[in-house]
Amino acid sequence: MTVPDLLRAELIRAAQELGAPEPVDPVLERPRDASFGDWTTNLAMVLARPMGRKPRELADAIVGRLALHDVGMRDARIAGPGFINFWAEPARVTERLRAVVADRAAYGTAGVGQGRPAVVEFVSANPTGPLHVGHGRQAALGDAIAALLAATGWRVAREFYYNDAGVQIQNLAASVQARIAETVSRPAVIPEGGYHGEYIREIAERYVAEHPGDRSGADIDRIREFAVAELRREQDRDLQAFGVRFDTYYLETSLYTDGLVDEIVATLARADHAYERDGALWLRTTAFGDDKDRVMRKRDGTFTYFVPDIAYHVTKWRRGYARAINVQGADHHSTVTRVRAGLQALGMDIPPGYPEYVLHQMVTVMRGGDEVKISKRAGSYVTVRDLIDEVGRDAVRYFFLMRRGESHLSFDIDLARTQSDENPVYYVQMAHARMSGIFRVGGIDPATVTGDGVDLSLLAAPEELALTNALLDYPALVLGAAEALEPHRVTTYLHDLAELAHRWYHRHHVLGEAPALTRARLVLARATQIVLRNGLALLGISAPERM
RNA sequence: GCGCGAGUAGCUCAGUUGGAUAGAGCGUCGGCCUCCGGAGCCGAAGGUCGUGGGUUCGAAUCCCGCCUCGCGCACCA
Repeated sequence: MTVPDLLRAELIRAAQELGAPEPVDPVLERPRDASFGDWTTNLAMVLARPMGRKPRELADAIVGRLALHDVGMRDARIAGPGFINFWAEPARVTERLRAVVADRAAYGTAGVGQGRPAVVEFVSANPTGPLHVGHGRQAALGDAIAALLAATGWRVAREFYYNDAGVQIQNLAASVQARIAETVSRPAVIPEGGYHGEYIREIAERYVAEHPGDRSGADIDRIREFAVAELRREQDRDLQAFGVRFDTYYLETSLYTDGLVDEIVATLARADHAYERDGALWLRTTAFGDDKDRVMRKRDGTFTYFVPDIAYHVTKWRRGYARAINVQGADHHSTVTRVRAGLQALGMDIPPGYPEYVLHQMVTVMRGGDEVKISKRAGSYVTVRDLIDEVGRDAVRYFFLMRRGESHLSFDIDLARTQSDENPVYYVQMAHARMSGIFRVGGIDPATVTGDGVDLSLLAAPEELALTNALLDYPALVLGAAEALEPHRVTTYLHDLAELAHRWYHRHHVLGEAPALTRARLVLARATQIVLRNGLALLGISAPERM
């Protein structure tokens, strides 16, 4: 049991002895201000009303019944309206560092997922152009969320869904066809809703080169297949450059060829929530919270997009995923109700909250104080590739993960590309490089550092206790970030941790001190290195040994 | 008009699920290099948490109204 766990149990015991109503669940928090100690609880204020007592007086009674020393505390004081503040016994705190250096990469992982399967779907770009910055944010978010779930005991698959069946694909083919026509000196007429980027011209040129039999671009099916294949390859290259790997690629077209779309429509039609009107087949999504009913099958006999969407999510359920998490741009938020409504209407006992959604707001790219809106290849938008080429993969990932998904994100290229202390990603990486530097200079293999026989009570300086406390908070941080599906918490934490590490490094030396003290500090340096590396790994950012 | 999201320092944003004197980065101003790497450290200035009510011991956080911005409101995806 960790120190706060012991204290929590002791608080429960004391409160129950005083006749507190069940259940007692004391919240232990880190106080904002260090002068309020190491831990604080509002237990007395929470219990005051149900127990009919005054908060401070109740706090006094609780403290009087605590065996402080047994749970690693050296003092408890009542403050303000009824807070109970605790000061930990430093040696009991630093003692916990042994577990950090022993667990290494496993430190901060948990088993709450119990090995159950979960699927995280993200990016899922139409193969109609290079990935844009919004996809980049999504790639960083989705990959980190997947890592967080994996770290907390879920068996995670990363999935990319290809909308390779819709109207957009027809527009793509027609756009390429128009550019092919241009190569045989006919004017290009890009269709309405078509694509104007420079990359369309490139694809047209390659098509002509590789299909001498169709120089005029008459074979629209062949053009479509070629263009989709080309763009999928390009997207894959970009994702690879970003360090994102998918376990599965699911093709929308397969839902049709497998007959699943027909099956789903048939089931929905039987399920009492479907009806015919104006020659179309409708689903009564209003029965599940939608603001109006939706068409499933159009008058022309084709399906609307949300039917294959429902079918797709049925496959996730049938493939055994206990959780399905979809990372999408907030401009798709209207699909949430529809997909869930469709799954409920099927009557397959799929939970109402399935799938879960993480929606993120837009990204604006800033340079020199102005918004950047275009790129050479894509024309009307900035690509992920542009960003990666300009500021590097680590900086792009870090910047995309600095903010909550719900916040608009302003990507400052100038800041991201500075190689100085102004750049937060280097600040965190540098802390790791410094810890690594200690071992390098000392000629010590960090993997051999253990707490065995080391007197950790020698770590008594304020900077050492503050750093140790932060390191010990890491597992709870990971749990919270995973539960909330919020990777930015990890980014914020790592920045704070790096600050504590830099401060400690600056004020205290590890090598060249008295041998016992050096050994203790090596354990702290090793633990810091481990947590920085584990945290950066969750974000998909490298932890360099030197910079 | 309806739905979703966001309004916190000059700018970009955090804020531990309701806690104490609201934080960080950038920008501005001022200090620190005989040192395991200065890609670092120390300090200063900077706030009506959009706004008006409400809930309670206690609100940036929860509820209601209003204002501003973004996104979505297709038999497109």
